[in-house]
Amino acid sequence: MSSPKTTIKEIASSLGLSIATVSRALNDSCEIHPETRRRVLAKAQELRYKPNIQARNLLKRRNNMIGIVVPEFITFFFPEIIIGIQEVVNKQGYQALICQSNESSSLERKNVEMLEDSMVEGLIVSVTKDSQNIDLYERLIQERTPIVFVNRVLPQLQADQIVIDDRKWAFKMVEHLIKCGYKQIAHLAGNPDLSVSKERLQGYLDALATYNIPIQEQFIMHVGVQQDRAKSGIDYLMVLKEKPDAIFAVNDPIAIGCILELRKRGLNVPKDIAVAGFSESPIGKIMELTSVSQPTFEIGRIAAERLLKQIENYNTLKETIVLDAKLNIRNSTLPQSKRGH
Amino acid sequence: MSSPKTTIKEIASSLGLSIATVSRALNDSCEIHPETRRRVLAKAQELRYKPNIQARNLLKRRNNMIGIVVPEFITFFFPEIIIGIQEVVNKQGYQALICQSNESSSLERKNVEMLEDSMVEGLIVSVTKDSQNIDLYERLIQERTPIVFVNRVLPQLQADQIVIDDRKWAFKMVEHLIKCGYKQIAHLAGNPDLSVSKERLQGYLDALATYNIPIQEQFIMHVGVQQDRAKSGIDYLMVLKEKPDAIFAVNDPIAIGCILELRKRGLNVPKDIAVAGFSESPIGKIMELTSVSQPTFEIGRIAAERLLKQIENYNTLKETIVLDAKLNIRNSTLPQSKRGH
DNA sequence: TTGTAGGCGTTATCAA
DNA sequence: TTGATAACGCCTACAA
Repeated sequence: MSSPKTTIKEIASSLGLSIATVSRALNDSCEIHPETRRRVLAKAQELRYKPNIQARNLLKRRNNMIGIVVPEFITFFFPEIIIGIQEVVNKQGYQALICQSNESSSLERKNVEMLEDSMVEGLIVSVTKDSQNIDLYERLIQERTPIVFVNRVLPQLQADQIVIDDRKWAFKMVEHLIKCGYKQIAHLAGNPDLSVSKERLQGYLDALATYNIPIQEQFIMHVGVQQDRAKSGIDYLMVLKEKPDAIFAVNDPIAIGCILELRKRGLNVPKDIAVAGFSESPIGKIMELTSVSQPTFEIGRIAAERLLKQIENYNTLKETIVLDAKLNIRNSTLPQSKRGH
Repeated sequence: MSSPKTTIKEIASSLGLSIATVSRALNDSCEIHPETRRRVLAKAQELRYKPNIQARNLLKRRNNMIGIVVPEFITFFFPEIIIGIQEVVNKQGYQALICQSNESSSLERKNVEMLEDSMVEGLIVSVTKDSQNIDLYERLIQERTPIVFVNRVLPQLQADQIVIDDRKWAFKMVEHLIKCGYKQIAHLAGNPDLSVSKERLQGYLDALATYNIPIQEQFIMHVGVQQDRAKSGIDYLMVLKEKPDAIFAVNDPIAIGCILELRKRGLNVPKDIAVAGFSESPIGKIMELTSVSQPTFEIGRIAAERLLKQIENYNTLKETIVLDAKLNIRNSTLPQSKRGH
């Protein structure tokens, strides 16, 4: 790091050898005398030699770095994905540069460009809530940059995408609410351009249709994905003449925001109204929130594996990999019959 | 990334110039004809030229990378510190390699060594719960590696350390409990080798002494810092003949673990027993947990600034910077008189 | 104002 | 088995 580094050149001169020989000894090539290898290794240790990977990288035209761009890493979700990624790539000698776009598409763009400048060998991306940078990713793909999208994806792109079946699990969630006896089910949806928002909304609509429940437009509102956006949803729903008896929120933060906001108004979940989330969070768990848990670590691991595969050989078929999830039923969606009304 | 990169050499030949001239144009040196600069820049754009920073780094013997090692980044605390760090270093053209040791000192060591191999220019570290790698950090400091410790520090080292006054704020917390009328205050301490554990325990002892409350050894137990470690503390405290009426936990996760564990036993916080945490977490806030909030982003920013200063000139005086914090009183430590007994 | 040439620390291809 | 040498892409004296 800071202290002047010793190079193979110094080892060579202090041993009266050529740098080529030293290099060979260090890379334990077979074409070297065992005795000289021993001397070189000893000297290297003595001089605390550390190879300069920058030089090596320059020569090999790589740097063993990948970039990760996520909307945020304050809550558990993306951190867990990142850990899954690191597990895989570190083992292969890769380091990850991790950026968060703070849900801003312009910062997302800056991050990607920074990572390009750093010459990372590939990218794993989860896009921001407004999905504004399609042109950027189209360029990267056209330039044959290895790239994998996770969770928040851009289905229109020809790229590896790692997701769960949001539509199916949203369906199951709403189906669960219906079977619990709820009839007026509202949906607080996420940002309309976000893949997961669209899918989950679709799942909600599917379920209502399947169970012959008329769709009520006024029960659907796009609020966003961040907890502080829940208030506007509650504000809206709670002044409808006909109020919902259950809310399916696009994710746990919104669901939690709802519960807190309802609490402020003296309303109890699930006594007065049921609430369901998505992408189970630790807070939600503590609050007894029914939710869908995603295999976060696995998402990360598989994304990393796909990316390494692309780096090795870009000409592999790009695919959307759909992982399994799980519906976890808790108190926030107690069946009507058990709510003690 | 993947597609063959264009180099200054190609720009030079396609323009009939020497690479030196091209280089000068690109780095807008003053000693160049405005017209040739224009031509070069145009050509560079046309050929989508991107400088190879590896080559540049090799030449300048730096790589504009720093390393960050934290015990975990699943909860909000370290992520916020990391964001603070990135804010500062990104602005200066640095990238951060972020590693988490998962509270394992051997992984911490591996991480640091990986970062050394990556030739980062400096490190920002928060050590794992058992603080086992002092020898490692002594070596780094002896080799004059720029390094800054945050939050979980090693006071015995001659290095920049960014902290809050854990002892003082623990004192204030316990003082608050005393003033609320609590008399049997237990402390669930963190791992005994951890700087923050020691300081907070000391603050607890200080407060009892100041208010002439006899210290009861059986009210102090080292449980650790992770939520699942709280159970053992409650198990222990709840079988004492004389039970505590308040618990000061080393941090929010332990406090939250306590509340959940107490809840399981049908005990209510604060009705039956008060609980206080430390390093305010979002979950704690929702659970109305009294806690001390730390200026996480600021910790990160200041750590980054100190590190950059060290990188610029290692011979600056190393110091311990103590930032301010805040005691946030909530329902979990309601005054005895208001608990409605 | 521009070109030539040397070097950053390695690896790899030749000869020796 | 070893040594000289040419890259890798860029910057920067120095010379022209």
